[in-house]
Amino acid sequence: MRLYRKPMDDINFFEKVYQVARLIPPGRVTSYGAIANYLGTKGSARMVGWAMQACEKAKPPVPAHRVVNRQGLLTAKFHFGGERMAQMLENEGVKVVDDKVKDFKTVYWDPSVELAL
DNA sequence: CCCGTGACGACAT
DNA sequence: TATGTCGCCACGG
Repeated sequence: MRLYRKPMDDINFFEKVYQVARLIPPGRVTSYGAIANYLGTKGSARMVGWAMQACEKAKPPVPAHRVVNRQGLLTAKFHFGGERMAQMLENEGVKVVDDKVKDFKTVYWDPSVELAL
């Protein structure tokens, strides 16, 4: 009995995270915890981040640059390789100051609310 | 199978 | 407000 595909190669927590992340509208950002909460895995925000780590290899690509931490801090920029992330966000209308999202609560997009599950 | 690590979050001090 | 600690779950070694 061999596994035809690894768990991470198909629908799973990672994939769910990607789906939600791709629902984030331009000019908006969300937090790892929000996604985790939406997935029902509240408290496992780390898993969301972990998924994001591999999101780059996911297809279609995931707008991980729209996902920040609870403080609105661009924790992901460190992994994007520079200011590229902030640049993309500002390109969408999201102001970034000191690696943090300006008016975070304003541009904040909560899947549990916006998607009104 | 056990241990360490990690794009986080909430709480305690 | 800032810093420290614990919890959380998945994955690699």
